[in-house]
Amino acid sequence: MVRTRIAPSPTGKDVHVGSIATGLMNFAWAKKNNGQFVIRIEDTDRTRLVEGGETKMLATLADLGLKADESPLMGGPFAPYRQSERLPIYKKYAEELIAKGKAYYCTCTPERLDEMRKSQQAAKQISKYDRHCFTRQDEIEKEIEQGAKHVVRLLMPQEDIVFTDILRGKITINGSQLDDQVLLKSDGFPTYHLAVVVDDHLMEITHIIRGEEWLPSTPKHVVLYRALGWDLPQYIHVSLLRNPDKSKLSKRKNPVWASDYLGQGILKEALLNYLALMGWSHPEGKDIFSLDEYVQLFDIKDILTTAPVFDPVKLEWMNGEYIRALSVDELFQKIAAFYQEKQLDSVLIQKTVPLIQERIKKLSDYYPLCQFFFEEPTGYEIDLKKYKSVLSTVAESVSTISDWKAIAIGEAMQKVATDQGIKNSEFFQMLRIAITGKKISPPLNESMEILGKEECMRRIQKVR
RNA sequence: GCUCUUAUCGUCUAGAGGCCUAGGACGUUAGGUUCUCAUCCUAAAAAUCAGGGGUUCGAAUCCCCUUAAGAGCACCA
Repeated sequence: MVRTRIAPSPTGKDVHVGSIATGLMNFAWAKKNNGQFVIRIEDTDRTRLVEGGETKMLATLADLGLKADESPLMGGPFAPYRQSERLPIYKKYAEELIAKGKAYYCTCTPERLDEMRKSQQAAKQISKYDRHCFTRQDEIEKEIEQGAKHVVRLLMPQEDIVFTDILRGKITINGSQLDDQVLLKSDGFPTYHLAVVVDDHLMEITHIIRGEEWLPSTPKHVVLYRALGWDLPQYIHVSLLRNPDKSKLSKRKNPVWASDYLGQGILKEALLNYLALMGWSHPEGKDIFSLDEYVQLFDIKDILTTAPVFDPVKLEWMNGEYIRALSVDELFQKIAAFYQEKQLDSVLIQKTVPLIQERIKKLSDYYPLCQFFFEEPTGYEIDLKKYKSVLSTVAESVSTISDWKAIAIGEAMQKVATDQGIKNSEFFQMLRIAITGKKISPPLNESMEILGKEECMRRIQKVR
């Protein structure tokens, strides 16, 4: 039985693209093995909690198609799936650890810890807790009875801690390098380290596929598993997405939230497809493939350990591929939904879609390209003064077109250009600007057809 | 600083000792198609496989060292 999970924290406005990338692998591994994919919310940090973050995250994940078998919304056999609702569980295990002598109480103030760290740094020592409270547990129990604020710390064994990461092999870290990690905070909430171990065990998670950032603290988790007498899960630490400067992908340097991309009209299929290519490649070298295909082909052993740069340019190219693969009607639906708030004339959108399908890379490219269909141009990219007389000839010709179709329009306009002895490129650029205001536009004849004869006449005659 | 991890074109990657004078994709450049742009098609430039040592008849692939990059060292996750 394979059970995987992602455990995002609601500390941002949406899901981080890095979480989606690891989520994709967890999802694929579970599905490929007919196992379960669990979503658990790690909301133990009360100070960084972002309101509405969890709701948005869960909605995005569902929308992307990373459907959980168990989650805070749908429940499951190991509910609750929100850590803030599991406090008594963590407390119980913290007490068990203390009873076993694997953890201890600490009443040190933040100020004392701060000072301690400063002096350690000044002395160029490893910064970690000095076990001040460990040596005075009797006193501390009295302090606690009198209501002193306290935390529970892990008593880190001063020995080599060895574990295996499927991707990276045997990893050894000596306990002397590790801090006596706080397990239970003074507000009664667990830290990540306690919560993650307890939950992953209780929820019977078999494979932990998570970011490389956790590699150095995994020994702490290993110590906890052993102290509690539990079997270790399989560890798979995958590389972090990077900014172009190779630092860890961050919102200071890049858009990182799913909504940053979806909100500009990147299709969810394209986002997923692009992210799947971060640290993994299709066995046939294909760039474009579906989530289903990915699930079938994915294997943990094929994950790359080098950290990839997230390249928005390739994402946009891929999105263009997805847009072009859509049927006209599908694209119409997506564009209409994307511009819902603008309340654009949907019949007009529908007519223009075939003209722009291969010209846009993301949905938000639509309006800038097609604005002239919905409102007349407010300015011209090139001064049309010198073409006034040509344009009146154009107007005459237009008025005689009875079959208002792109082909007929094109033929008539070509004739004007020829009769007037103006080069095609110059003539059509002028006409294009008269109609659309811009040098770059969808195909002119078809655009004129959609705009209608009267509207075209108005725009041509309006130029002065 | 200490610990851990990583290292193939600008970017994503193929590559499991001979098939590699290193392949594909994005991007870039040039050309074709075209009334613009885009699509599409063709071509090109682009990696002395981080550097140096080994092992081997043979190394991008195995080992070691160096260098560089990244991550982690919280009552944050």
